[in-house]
Amino acid sequence: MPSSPSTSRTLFDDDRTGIIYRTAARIIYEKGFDATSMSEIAEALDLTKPGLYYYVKGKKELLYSIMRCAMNLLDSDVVEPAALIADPEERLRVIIREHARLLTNEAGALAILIDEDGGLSAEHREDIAKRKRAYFEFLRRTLEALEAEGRLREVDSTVAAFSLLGMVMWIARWYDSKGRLASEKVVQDVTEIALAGMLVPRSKESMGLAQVQ
Amino acid sequence: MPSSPSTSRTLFDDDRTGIIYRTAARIIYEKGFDATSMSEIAEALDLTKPGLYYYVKGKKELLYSIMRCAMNLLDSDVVEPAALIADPEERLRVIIREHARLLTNEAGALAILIDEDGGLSAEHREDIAKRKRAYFEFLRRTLEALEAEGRLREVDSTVAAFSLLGMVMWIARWYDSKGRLASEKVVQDVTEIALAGMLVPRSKESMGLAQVQ
DNA sequence: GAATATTTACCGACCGGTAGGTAAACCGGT
DNA sequence: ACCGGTTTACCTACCGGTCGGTAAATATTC
Repeated sequence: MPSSPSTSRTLFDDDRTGIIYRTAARIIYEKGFDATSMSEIAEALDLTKPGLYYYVKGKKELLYSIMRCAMNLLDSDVVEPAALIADPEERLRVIIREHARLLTNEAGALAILIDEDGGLSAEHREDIAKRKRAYFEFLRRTLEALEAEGRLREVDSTVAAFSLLGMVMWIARWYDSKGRLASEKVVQDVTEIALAGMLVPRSKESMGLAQVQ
Repeated sequence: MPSSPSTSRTLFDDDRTGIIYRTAARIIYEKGFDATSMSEIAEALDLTKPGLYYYVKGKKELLYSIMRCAMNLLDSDVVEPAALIADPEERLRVIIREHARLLTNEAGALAILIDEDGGLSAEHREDIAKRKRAYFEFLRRTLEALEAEGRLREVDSTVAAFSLLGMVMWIARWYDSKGRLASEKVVQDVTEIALAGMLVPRSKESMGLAQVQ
């Protein structure tokens, strides 16, 4: 069995399994999990079906591995940097910005996380769900910290967290890297909309550089 | 052949086909289109597969019919009322509010519209895509009207429209009618967040009752 | 109003096709 | 000679969809 079939150091390794995960993620993202056959994935890798099965244990395992990699990516690129920031407003901004940035770049793998969890076995699904929940709670706690300082609007923190998540996750569905909009413009705008939707408007005293129109 | 296999007057009729569409929509929404077999749908209706095929022409046709009904619902409950409103801010509020309200009620059928369009034939998919696009453009034009009056933040109207859509559509994924949050509270909060995210803050002159913390 | 004809609403059995998955043979490098 | 990597050939299971048939309701004729 080659290298590490499931540990995946940081995100996608550069070895064969890494390439397999990435390719599979792209195809599954484009066509949907059920609609994608193992033969198709194998063909895209210049392999036959059993050739692919040499590297992966099964279709569900493959999906699970991809999802774990995606969650790792989310943790390392979004949660870890954000967790270092004390100020809740600034932390929120980093979460939104980095998550959005991630989605405009490595859309395929990340987007699978959104849907396609029906393809997992019960235990695997619970595992992924737990990690998703952890991310959600991280976001929600940030909003509650904001609330404690009177800087969050008068909305339920759960509703607010889901609204943010929806706005950001949705990017994967519509953003086209070859389209009119530059990825950084999208990230900027979404971040601004999200922050403005959450924060209670600062009445007069403008500290630091305000978002000028 | 029974009544109207595809015309569907306003939304879901109360006849047999209506019940079939609703049931099928719920199951397909829960399990995904590909993962749902016609036998399962039939079983849920206390029918055998051929019994179900007496009412529907095929699996794809069934999905298409459900989607058309869902789009009709969106048009009649969201677009039509909103189209009557001249003021762009008020119109935007109605769009968000009514769309959110629809999702907290008849989630199953509406949510299918989001994903699952891969199950359609090329022509059917194009037809649904066209109607979706029309809705999106309706939303975007509203934002541009807002922009023309200097009431929209300095963001791209396309990005803004997608962000709104994501936030609202996402409700179908997380809202549980049997959960802690009352549907109207969710609708209210999402509407507030969405509006606040779009509108440039009114500097001084506060008209009407402002949202006080 | 009884007998007949026709439609409605459905079922059991089955077919063609395809997908996930496997066993065993094969091959190239060291 | 061996072992990582790959292929050919195949099995089983299931799914969409059809065919022939049928019990009950409905319409039609006399």
